[in-house]
Amino acid sequence: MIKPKQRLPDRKSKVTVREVALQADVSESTVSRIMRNQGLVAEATRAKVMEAVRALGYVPNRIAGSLASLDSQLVGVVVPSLSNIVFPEVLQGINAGLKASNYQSVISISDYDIDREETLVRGILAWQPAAILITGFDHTVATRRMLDQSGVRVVEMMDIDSAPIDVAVGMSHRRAGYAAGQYLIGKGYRRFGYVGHDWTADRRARLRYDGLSEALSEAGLSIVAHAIADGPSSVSTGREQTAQLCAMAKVDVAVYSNDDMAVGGVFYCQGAGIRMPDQLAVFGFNGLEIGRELPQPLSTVRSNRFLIGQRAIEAILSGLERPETKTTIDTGFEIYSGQTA
Amino acid sequence: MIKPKQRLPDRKSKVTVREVALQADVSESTVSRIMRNQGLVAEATRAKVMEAVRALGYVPNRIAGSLASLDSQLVGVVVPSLSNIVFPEVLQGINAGLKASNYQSVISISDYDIDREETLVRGILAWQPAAILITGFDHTVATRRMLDQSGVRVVEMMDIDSAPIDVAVGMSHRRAGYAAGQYLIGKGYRRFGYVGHDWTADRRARLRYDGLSEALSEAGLSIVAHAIADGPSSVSTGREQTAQLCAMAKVDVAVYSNDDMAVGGVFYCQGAGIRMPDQLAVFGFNGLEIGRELPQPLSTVRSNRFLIGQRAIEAILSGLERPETKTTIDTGFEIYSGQTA
DNA sequence: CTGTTAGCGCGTTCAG
DNA sequence: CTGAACGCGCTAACAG
Repeated sequence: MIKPKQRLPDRKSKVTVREVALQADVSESTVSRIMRNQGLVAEATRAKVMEAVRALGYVPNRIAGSLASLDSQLVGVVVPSLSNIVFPEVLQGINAGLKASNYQSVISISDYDIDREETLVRGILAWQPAAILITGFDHTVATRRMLDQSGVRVVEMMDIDSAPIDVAVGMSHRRAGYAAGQYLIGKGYRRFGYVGHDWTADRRARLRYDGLSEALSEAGLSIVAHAIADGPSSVSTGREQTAQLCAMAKVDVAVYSNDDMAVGGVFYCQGAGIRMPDQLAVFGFNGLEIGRELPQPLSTVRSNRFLIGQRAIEAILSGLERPETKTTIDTGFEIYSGQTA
Repeated sequence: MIKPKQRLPDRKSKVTVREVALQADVSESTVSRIMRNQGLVAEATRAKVMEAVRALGYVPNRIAGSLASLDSQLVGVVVPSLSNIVFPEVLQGINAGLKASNYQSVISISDYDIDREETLVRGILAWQPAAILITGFDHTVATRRMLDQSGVRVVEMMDIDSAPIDVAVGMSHRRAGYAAGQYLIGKGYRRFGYVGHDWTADRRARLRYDGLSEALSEAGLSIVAHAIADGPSSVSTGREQTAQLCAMAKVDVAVYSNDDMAVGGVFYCQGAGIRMPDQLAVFGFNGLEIGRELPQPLSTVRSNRFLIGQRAIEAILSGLERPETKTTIDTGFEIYSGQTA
């Protein structure tokens, strides 16, 4: 006695290669070949099959396809946040790089938490991606091990100040901080203040700070006042901490952990009637649009987030096997003078 | 004669349930049960298996799992852009809503192009998602048909001014525009200018404009000057178009297509020495952080993008079968007086 | 150019 | 509480 198959009740009468093959009176493999534009097929057959595909509204099941071909055409991405516009910018670059290919990106947000990142990486790896793009070098031991053993291409984005697992794409935050320090010293500033946000979460901000400190110390200078907030960076935090800084000490330049914070500083100065740069110079990091459009353009270091995403994709698309040698791609940075420092 | 299996050369000695079962000396089903915390298993067996899992670094293959269970645990998301911070904010809400569940989101960007959106939807549907979250009501006929036939839950986000395919979550942009108009008329403004960006791509901006026009016309007023740019919204476009508008006609209030544009207007006024709101009032839309932190907080309409994402997920997680009746969820909006209008 | 065969790795019965 | 059998929908290899 034959039992009717009856697993989950199908939402709709699902159409598979089978139905298409039946309708077009060809084999399943022929349908498969046509759907993937692979191999030679007679034009008449192709037309016949495509008509059946349209008639039935057939959409190939990628899950089955990936399992059979052992190739998921997926790229996993982990970024720490979406509230800071720089990460959406990186995603745009990734998106642009992927547009021409058949790859799909699967994006996860770690909230600057490396334990959560570990969970996310495990979840992504379960989808057998061709590559995984992750932010920075700061991972748990388990994450690093999983990534290493998985054998998939791994790109660590944003930072190039450490040795990558496979590929690193980004810029040297340490050197950027150093360059900023030299620039400001060259401009004649001597009493430096620093306005920042949570360092334990954002290691790159810390690297920039270290680079800045190094440049100052080489010139026999040091940072005379710090105003560092606990949470993430934001315009409001930048504004509040600038007030703090000004109450704390007399400085002639405030260096910020990033442009969001610096724009907050600019708004504080505008509100308090503090003239920039002569009463207080303001210097940011990133080169966001908002800073460029201020009545007085913000002095900052420009980084290229879009390019980082794009180069990351190029790096892995150029070869899906992980090579022996590790690669570091420097997308550079540039001091933007602006009018605030 | 038995042929050895020899498909694609595996990157690494891939570990599957089979290896774990062998190592732990149990059956594959037992391993499967344990990995999914499903069904009763003796504590001793569980411990034995988990040790093997750890030792081998086993990560279950979700692709195979999804195929077998006919359930992908995937949620597809399509947003038009990431450059406008409102969409990353929606994604954050989605992310928050998904955090507790086992679902993964697959995000695609349409670049405000409904033909591209169609391609993306087809690609996402191929992954057999449990639901698809898409932006607005403006889709191609084919997209609408695919979505409809797929049987999966569909949430149209941001807007509630049309009838949804399944669920709509957002706010009425038409009413928001109308409310803004009434507010500004109540404040005594009579000569209205409008500063906008590309309408054909951003239908919601158009709806707000229509609502505004309606309110004005009811009061016997109309918009006396328009400065509308071709491309997407941005701070720089807002700034430039404000200059245009001021050169064009004498208006006492400028209403902007959104806060990015309005902030550009504010910067223009600051630079040109135009006092807000008495010489020119400025009114935006969205309620972005940047507007709130300006020396003079921007007058605007607040919408809740995070909430939209969160509610969208709640809506589909509450029932994975598409119900007969369509649902509309209003996340509301609120006039924020600020100091610029 | 096209069909046949044999899995991909796992979840789901159902029997013990 | 555990195991065996079967199949999810598709693609790869090979034969014709």
